[in-house]
Amino acid sequence: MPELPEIEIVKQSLDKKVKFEKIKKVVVRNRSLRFKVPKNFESILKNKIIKKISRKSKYLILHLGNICCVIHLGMSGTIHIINSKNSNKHSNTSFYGSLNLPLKHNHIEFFLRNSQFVYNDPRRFGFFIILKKENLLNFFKNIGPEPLDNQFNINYIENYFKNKKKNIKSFLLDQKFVSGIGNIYANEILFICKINPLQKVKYLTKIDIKKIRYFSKLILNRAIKKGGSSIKDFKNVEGQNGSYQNQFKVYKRENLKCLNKGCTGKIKKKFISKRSTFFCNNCQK
DNA sequence: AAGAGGCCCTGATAGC
DNA sequence: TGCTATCAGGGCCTCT
Repeated sequence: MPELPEIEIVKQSLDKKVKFEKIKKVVVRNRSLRFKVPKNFESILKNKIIKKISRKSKYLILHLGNICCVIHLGMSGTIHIINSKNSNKHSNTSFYGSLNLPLKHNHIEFFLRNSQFVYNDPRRFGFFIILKKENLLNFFKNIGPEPLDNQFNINYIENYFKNKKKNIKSFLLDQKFVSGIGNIYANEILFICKINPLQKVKYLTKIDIKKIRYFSKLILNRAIKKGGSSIKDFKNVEGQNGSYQNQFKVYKRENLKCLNKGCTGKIKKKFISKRSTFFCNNCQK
């Protein structure tokens, strides 16, 4: 699912639903996530209290006192909080069973006081890692600033682009350069900037760089306001969709009319570094 | 150091 | 209906 806005939505709902809860029991049904869930995972987490929930780019962090649990949702991970008292509540979608949960791929489950925290991930590209609190900074040492951080400023971007040969689309997806943007938002950001995704970064002007900084932040904040984007898998912890997908200007709009006023162009699709890229080759010169 | 490519995995969809 | 191929919101690893 997960780009920064979607993870932020999850973080906000976890804040409301599981903050200060004690993990009374841990069940791991499938240890083969991106990183193997260790044998002692359950015993380490048992009886820990979720003191704080935070987010760093596309990662969620459960702060559990002297340790923390870093969670990444990969491509298809979702977190569901189900209320034990309402567990008989009926759901009307075929995807969800009577517990308002997906029927398959519920790999990790935390039993809390009156609810359950369930991690579902069909493709298993996500992970749960336990770290000592003091190792958290080191874990993120190769992750660049978020578009929402002040460090993601004109100087930083200009310096980073010096002597680089790749195109701008690849850099927006490069988490060392800027973290939190994924394929959907990279497409949308470049469209609103009117910058061609294939443009080599060393040829970008200062104005281009200012636009990239400004619109990266704007698009992500807009998406957060809309509850994120739901393409296939993304749901918030209550199983509801976000709505930013209704505002997409280019993503999955191949062959459709460009939405910029006065532009008669059509949206094109191209693969850049094996990722589908959508753009108007009339506006995005 | 920077960049290209392979790979991890399941499921939805398209085409025959 | 059923097969096969392709693609999907990510990122790690290896090789050059």
